[in-house]
Amino acid sequence: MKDVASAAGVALKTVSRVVNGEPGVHPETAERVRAAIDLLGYSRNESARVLRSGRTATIGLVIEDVADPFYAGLSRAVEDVVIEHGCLLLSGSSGEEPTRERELVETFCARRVDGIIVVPAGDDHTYLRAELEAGTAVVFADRPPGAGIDVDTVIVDNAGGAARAVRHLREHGHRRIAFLGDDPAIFTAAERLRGYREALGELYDPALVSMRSPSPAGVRDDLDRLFALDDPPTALFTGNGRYTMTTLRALRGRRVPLVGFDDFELADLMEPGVTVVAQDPARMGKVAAELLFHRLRGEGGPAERVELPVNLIVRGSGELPTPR
Amino acid sequence: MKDVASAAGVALKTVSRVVNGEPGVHPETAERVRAAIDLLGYSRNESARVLRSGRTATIGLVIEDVADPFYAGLSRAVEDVVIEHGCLLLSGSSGEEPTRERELVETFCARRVDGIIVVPAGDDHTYLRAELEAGTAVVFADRPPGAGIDVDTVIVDNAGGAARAVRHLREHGHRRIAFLGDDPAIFTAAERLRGYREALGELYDPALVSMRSPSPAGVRDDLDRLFALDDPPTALFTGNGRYTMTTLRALRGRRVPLVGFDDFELADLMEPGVTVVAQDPARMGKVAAELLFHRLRGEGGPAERVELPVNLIVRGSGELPTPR
DNA sequence: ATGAAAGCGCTAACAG
DNA sequence: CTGTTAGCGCTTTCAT
Repeated sequence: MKDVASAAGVALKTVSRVVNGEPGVHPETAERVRAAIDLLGYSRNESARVLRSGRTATIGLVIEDVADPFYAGLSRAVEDVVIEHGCLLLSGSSGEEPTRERELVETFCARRVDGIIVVPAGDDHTYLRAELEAGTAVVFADRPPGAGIDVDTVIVDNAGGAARAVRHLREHGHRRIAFLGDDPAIFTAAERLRGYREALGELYDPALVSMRSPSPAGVRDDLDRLFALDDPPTALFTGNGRYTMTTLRALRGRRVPLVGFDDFELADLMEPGVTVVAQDPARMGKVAAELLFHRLRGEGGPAERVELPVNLIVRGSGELPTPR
Repeated sequence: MKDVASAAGVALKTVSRVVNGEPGVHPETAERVRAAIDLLGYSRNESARVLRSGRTATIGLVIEDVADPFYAGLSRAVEDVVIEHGCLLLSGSSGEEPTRERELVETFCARRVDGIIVVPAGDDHTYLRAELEAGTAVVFADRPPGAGIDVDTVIVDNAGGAARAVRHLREHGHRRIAFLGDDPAIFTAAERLRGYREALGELYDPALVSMRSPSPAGVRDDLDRLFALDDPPTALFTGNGRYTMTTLRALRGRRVPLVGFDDFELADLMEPGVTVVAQDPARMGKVAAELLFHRLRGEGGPAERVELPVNLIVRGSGELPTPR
């Protein structure tokens, strides 16, 4: 900047004004400065700008895993909003490990990001308190923060969606509906279990519930156990996209009535098409990012909790006749 | 840092040493400093560190679209290597727009990232020359840089993979094999066309080639045209994952012999399973990131060009009997 | 409309 | 093993 200034025959501050598009520079002077910038191939050192101004124009995003289509969709939507606001996105995958979640958040904070969007892996977020007081904007997505932390949160209607799936199967005559889902320590899994249970009412039978991380072998074992029951399930409700795919694989073509939570690519091309309760990851990302920038603009108010709707997509698997 | 220093009764530099784990601090002094850090809730200002040291400990990644499973897998692998090296990842999607690619790269450079991994959208990368001279490490992935720019590049054996697919179909008796692929302006598409053509030799017929972006309607039209030919194709070779899925959808269950480039989730559960030439996006990301850190360590030498192998996975669709 | 001076928080270089 | 000094490149504040 100093070099540009002397090349253009102005003071350093004038160059700063031109670079930042600040008013109060004579058009001709500005032109001269721009010429010098081009000539020298100058580009502003953002680190210095950040150090002085305090604004990094950077947003941090912590998710479970970018390689998961759900979070990939969410990431892309967040990224688009972030770029639109002239900021850049630092992102990291926690891999469902609370320690890693915390490390990522703290590293982002050390870099003084303006705001953070977190899909939490753990359930203790008291470590965020200092950052929140320091003015870092935080939005939780997909899952709410742990007790004692009150920040904007965007989730979907997990219980309602699960209930919708169960009602759909009941309307097709099923009374024995199994639920295969993630560990209920994960918020979304617990909520979906709640919706499943409420929609079943007195038909609820804990023997039909199996919750754990969806390994192929584990799901196979669970299905074997379920179908070996005296009163086996006539339909399945799977608790997330990965679970649905693993279950379909374990079923090896057996035509069992099934509704899955989460839509996924090619669900329509399966035979039969897979009926799902779909959520919209891109929508969730967009809403979370916009909420964040809303806060950044200082438009305060108490922490908001947005609940996004889900959507039943009927494709065939949920409407199969009861087996045997 | 100043506050921590006076709280611990030491000089600022000593705090700096402790924070950076530099040797030459008495364990007891270090302990006192750490206590002061905890007490005050101090965390180093990274922007200041960057301004002074010049190292941002940040890597930039430009891809087409995180929401595409191929790039999502690549991103995750890059991220893992980056974190392992104590760095953070700034990422952005170009959406196949050369302008956006360039903007992202330039923005990353303005932030003085230590290195950049680029999946290029355009084919003119002369704008990188200044950055390269300034010492920014750059690695291209999936596609090579345009003319005149010589940097490390990681690609897969596109032509070889396409040839492998064609040979597989020829071994199953096909002589009329259509190719549905992306616009040949995209490097990978052009290479796959080349491999297809070479493997067909005198059987090559331009009437069986259709290259454009894979819109559902476009693919439907192309298939209609191909199957209406006097001498229609008996098998299809699709040029990438998205194309394969779109084609399967357009086929509406018709059992046409098909081999696709790129593996995809649920390819094994289709009826029949989809035979593919698989590449490994995570491997590509890992190799690209490691190449980048190799450069960053100053272990020079001329620009490398790594070509990753592909892998034919036989699942049924490529071995179907010739229709009719 | 332009400029001079101060200083953001840290690390590099050099003393002691 | 510890401390002092300078200054990274910019924005802020205040002056002209």
